[in-house]
Amino acid sequence: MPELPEVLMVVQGLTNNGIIGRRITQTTVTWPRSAGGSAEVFSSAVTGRTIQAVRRHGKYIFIDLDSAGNLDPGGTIAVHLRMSGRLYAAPADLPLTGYERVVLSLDDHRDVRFYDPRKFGRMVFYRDSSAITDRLGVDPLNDDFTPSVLAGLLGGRKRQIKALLLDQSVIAGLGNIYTDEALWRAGIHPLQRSNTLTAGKVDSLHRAIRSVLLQGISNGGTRLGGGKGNFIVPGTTSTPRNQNHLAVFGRLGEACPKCGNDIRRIVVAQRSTHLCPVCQVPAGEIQDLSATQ
DNA sequence: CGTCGAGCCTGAAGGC
DNA sequence: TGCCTTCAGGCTCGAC
Repeated sequence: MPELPEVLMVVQGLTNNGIIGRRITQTTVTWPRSAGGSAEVFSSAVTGRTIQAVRRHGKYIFIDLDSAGNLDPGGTIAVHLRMSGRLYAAPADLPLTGYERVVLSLDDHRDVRFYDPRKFGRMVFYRDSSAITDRLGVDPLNDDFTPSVLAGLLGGRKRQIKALLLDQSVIAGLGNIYTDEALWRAGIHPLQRSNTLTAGKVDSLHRAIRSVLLQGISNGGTRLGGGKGNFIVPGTTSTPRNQNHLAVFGRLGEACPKCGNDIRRIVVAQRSTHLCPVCQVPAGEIQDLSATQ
């Protein structure tokens, strides 16, 4: 689930459910690692505080908390969903599934639940969100993500373009799905070196990144591995539909929507990568295309 | 500086 | 049907 559009939906869901202004009356941690290592440290840091805002940068969600006294500076809960995490508000009497790693009980008989089967995600208290955001690159939906900024990020390095787009310290929010979709839209081969893109291609890539993200949002996010037996998240209202609108990701062997050629799969930056070998023509110096199937 | 492999975890899917 | 293997939307650390 979780790349930028999906994280945005989570933030909107929590905000629309009215958790802002609610006080955390109790904290339950069933997997300490999910809460940063110590259930006690996390619980004592957040219990009693009031939620002031919910926001995000890239794939990180921040639940901002008020100060707990005159000498207390407040803080924020930084949430990263990683592979399988979900974050949502639910009635306190809704039965637990057994996969809730952290539960924040609110003062209106509801919970904020951090549900995460694979335990990769994190929900950690920080005094200041800059501890996280200092290490993150530009958010691609922010106004400061311009074509010239992108050109600067790409031109200074000679990395495989896909590896660079996945690097959260460069651009924060793109994951495997939206990266593949953006590169396809821009007609760029995932292995092309970042500093070999023409100005026109950089502009195309900028537009493609924005448009795949906006499309994902307007389609309610992307869900893969859906189908029977898929777990239902309590409290979820919107249905992700963007998986039905992907051009290349997960479509090995299907026809490219532009040219009709077979979609292929290669491995880039140790990640499964889907592309159209006709529309995404290799340009410049590309290493090792032998992995192409 | 850039790439690679391992590790963190569990459930689903595919092969036999 | 059941067992075993492989794979997965992410990120970090250490090695080369």
